[in-house]
Amino acid sequence: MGYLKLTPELMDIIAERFKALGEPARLQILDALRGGEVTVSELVDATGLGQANASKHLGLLHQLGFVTRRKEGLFVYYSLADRDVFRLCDIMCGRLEAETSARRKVLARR
Amino acid sequence: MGYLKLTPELMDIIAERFKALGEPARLQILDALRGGEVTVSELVDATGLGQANASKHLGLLHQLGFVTRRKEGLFVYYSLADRDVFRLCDIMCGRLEAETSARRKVLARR
DNA sequence: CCACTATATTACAATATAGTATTGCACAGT
DNA sequence: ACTGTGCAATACTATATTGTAATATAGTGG
Repeated sequence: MGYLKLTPELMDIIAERFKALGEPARLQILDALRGGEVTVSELVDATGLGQANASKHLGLLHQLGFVTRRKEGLFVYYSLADRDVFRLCDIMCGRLEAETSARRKVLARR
Repeated sequence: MGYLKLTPELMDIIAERFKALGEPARLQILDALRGGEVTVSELVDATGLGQANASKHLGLLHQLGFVTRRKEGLFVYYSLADRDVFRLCDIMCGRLEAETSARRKVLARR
């Protein structure tokens, strides 16, 4: 089946998104948002990140459309824009498994 | 449907993979490998990257299991380990489209 | 208006990464 | 063996990114 053609500009944009996911702290944040809306403070507690740091990561994730914000009084509630992130992670995990089992086979064949 | 649970170590590993894709030069390389096996020189020509640079990126992609190598005489032929990369890119593109059309709607509603 | 809280922003130090120039190495042809 | 070629490895510079400390902003309650 035909995958999309990747123009240079599109590749830049896509790379930018992948790079955003290429950081454990941000994956942690996204994972913490699994259950639904969470405030920044809750996120800080859940992830162990510093407040400023978490805020910065959240800013990036928001800018790239991975999360949505909703301000209510003093609090800002973040939530996942969609579940794509987890689909992406699952594909990566599938790769890992394939990789690992292939390696196991090589080792077993001695 | 249940997505995989992400342990901290798994997140590190996944982040490492995403980070590898988070670089236009590497996406370019992977894209150039779409058609099948390609030598490093051909890749250098196709992408415009310097030889050393391309080689370094290829080394990383190989280490992370995105590409396979095959040496034949003087040449090293690289090829895609699988088509997952393009599935991942397609999901990202889907996100972009959704994002863009949402933005268009916001603009149209003035 | 003042104190307090939640979040964002800025400035900065430490680290990581990309690109490049150079060198090393393996192989092929002569 | 000698030479040239294709690729990898190393060393280095320039730039980007992370995390954090300090400060700013915005809202809330007294």
